[in-house]
Amino acid sequence: MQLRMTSQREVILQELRKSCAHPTADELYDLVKKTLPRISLATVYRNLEILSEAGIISKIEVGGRQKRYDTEIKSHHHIYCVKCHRVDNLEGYESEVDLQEIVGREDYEVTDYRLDITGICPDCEKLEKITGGYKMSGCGCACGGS
Amino acid sequence: MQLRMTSQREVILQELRKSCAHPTADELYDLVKKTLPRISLATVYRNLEILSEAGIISKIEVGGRQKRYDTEIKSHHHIYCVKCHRVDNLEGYESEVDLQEIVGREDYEVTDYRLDITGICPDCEKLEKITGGYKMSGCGCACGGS
DNA sequence: ATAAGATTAAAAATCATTATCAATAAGGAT
DNA sequence: ATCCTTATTGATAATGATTTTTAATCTTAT
Repeated sequence: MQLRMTSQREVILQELRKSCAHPTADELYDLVKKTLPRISLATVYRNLEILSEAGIISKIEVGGRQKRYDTEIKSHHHIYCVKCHRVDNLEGYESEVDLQEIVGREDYEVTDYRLDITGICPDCEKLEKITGGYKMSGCGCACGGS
Repeated sequence: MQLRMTSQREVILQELRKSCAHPTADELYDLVKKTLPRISLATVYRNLEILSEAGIISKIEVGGRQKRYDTEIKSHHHIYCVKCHRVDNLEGYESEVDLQEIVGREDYEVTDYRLDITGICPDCEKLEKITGGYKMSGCGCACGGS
């Protein structure tokens, strides 16, 4: 059963590819609505699930909140801002995790691993220095504040 | 303001300490109800949050589903079963992540990091070999199927 | 064209968690 | 012990993210 490319699926994928951030389903919904104003949020969720299931995109689950989506399917790690909840890639960082060592020790069949770093992103930190406190939302960065 | 130990708080903490798994709030609720049948689920959530805030227990957010709780507050890593959703500790495994290296590269102020391994736990794998498929719930392990 | 099947929009349902709020329980001062 | 203040509780409602349902619409093969 091969994946049929409907117009909504196409636009969702396009918008995801255009985004430098790792948008959430509802952020993507807002973007897609510009092209397809009648689209439903459920359709966005459904198609993100289908595309993710098909291995075309990947799902990022971090910080116990909204899932984020990524067109990069090659396994890589993320750094997550505890203040604005933005997620950045940890490019260039190649963890030297010995999976076999863990498999042997835990008796688990390891399918994947992920290094999740949490911290405060440069924009939030800058803001903190100025205001000395939290801001309400958005990050002021070029990525659209996600 | 020091933490007052109410009876419900006490029992929640006791049950969490007794458990070898990393129970969820509702699993803990079921355990605590045996001693305090009139306790509310909201009280369990509230106290888990308070205890976690006070640094007495820690909260585990993995797999984008229910949070789990742990009496071990020393930073350590987890391995998560994608089938039965149980969470085990990665004891003995000390990752050699150079946080400074990452800080320098990403300009993030790193507060924490976590190595999350996903896989199939020995019990689920055994079951898979026998039945050739998925099981509905629970793990058959001594930990109470969490 | 037509039937079979997939996909959609909209709405309702679900699931985990948090907030609200009146009632109760602790502590401390008198 | 009694009163006063504040914290905590249980019950329930509300929330936010996501999934399911349903009836309508669109595709594709025949």
